[in-house]
Amino acid sequence: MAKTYVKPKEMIELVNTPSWMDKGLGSQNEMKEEERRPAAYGMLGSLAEEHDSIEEEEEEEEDGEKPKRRGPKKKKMTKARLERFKARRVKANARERTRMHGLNDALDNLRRVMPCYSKTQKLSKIETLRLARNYIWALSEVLETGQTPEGKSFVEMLCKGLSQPTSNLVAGCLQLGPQSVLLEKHEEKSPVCDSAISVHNFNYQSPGLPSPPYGHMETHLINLKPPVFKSLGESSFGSHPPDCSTPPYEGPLTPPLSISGNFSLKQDGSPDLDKSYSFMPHYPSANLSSGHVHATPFQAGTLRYDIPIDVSYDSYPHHGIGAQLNTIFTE
DNA sequence: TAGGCCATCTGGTCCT
DNA sequence: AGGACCAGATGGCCTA
Repeated sequence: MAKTYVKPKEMIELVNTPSWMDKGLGSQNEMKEEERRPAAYGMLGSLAEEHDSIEEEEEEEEDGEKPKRRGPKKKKMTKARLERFKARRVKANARERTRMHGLNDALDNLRRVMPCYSKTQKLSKIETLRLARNYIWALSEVLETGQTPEGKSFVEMLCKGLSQPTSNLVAGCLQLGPQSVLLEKHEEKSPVCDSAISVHNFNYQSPGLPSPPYGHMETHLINLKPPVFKSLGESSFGSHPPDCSTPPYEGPLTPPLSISGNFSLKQDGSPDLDKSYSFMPHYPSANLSSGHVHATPFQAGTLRYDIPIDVSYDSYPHHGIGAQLNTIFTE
C-alpha cells in the first residue's frame, strides 16, 4: 500500500499557515502579541528540517549507499503524522505561552512589592530579580542588626549589581525627605492626598503634585509600607501620619523606606532633563490579590539624580533567565 | 544603527 | 503519550 508522503510543496503550504493563525488559539492579548510575529515564524525551520529528513530517508531507501543512520529509524512523515505533529506543536506552543505569561505575572507581582514600582517604566526582568535579591538582603540586615539602615547604605545595598539607570531610579524613589524639600522649592504644590496612602509612621512633607507635563499619575510608585520595626526606633520616620485617610494595611510588611538620604542629588526642575522621574507613593491595599489601592501622589517631580554611591555595575552575561537566576542567587 | 529587552517558537529532557 | 520545564534561536520594538 503506497503511503502518502508529504511532498516539499505541500510542506511549504502547511508551513505557510502559521500556528497562531489557527482558529481558537489564544486570547485577545495573545493575539495582539502574536500579530507581531512574522508569517510562518518558527514552524518553517523545524518542518523544513523534517522535510530534509524525509528526503534523506527517501534517498537512503533508494540508493542505500550512504552510511545508515544509527538509532531507531525515523518514522515516515506521512501527511497524517505531520498533521498530528502540527497539532501537538500548536498545543505545546499555547502551553508554553501560558506558562511564560504566568512567569511574567509572577514577575509583575514581584515588581509591585519592590521598593520602587513603576507601571510605565517597568524594571526589566533581570533588574527586578536583582533588586529583589538586594531587597531581601537589605531587609535581612535590618532584622539582624535591629537597626534601620542609614539612607545611603540602604540605597547602596539595594543598588548593588543593578544597572545605573535602575540604581538611579531606586535611589530616586527613596529620596523622600530631600526630594520633597526640594520639590517644594520648585514644584507647584498640589495638596492631593485623598486616600490609600497609609503611612502610619511616616512623616513626610506636604504632598506636592507637579503640574503636567512633569507629573504623571501612576508613573513611579514607591512601596511605602508601614514600618514593621517600631521597636527599632523611629529613625527617620517620626510619628505623624499624613493628613489623609487610609485603609488599614494588612499586607506583608516591609521595613521603613523613608530614608532620609544624605546622598547628593541634582535637581533643576527643568523638564528637558535626560533622566526625569515623577514619583508617587505606593501602598498595597488589604486586597493583595488585586494589586494595590490607588495611591495619590504626595510628591512628584522632574528630577535628576546623580547618585554618588558606589554602585558596582557588572553587567551579567545574557544567558537566559534561568542561568541568570542561578547567577543571582548563588552569588 | 547597535544593543538591550522581550515574546514566541522549537526541540530536548524529565516526569507522571 | 503528554505535560512541564528549559535553553537556544529568532525577530520586533525601543532607546541612546
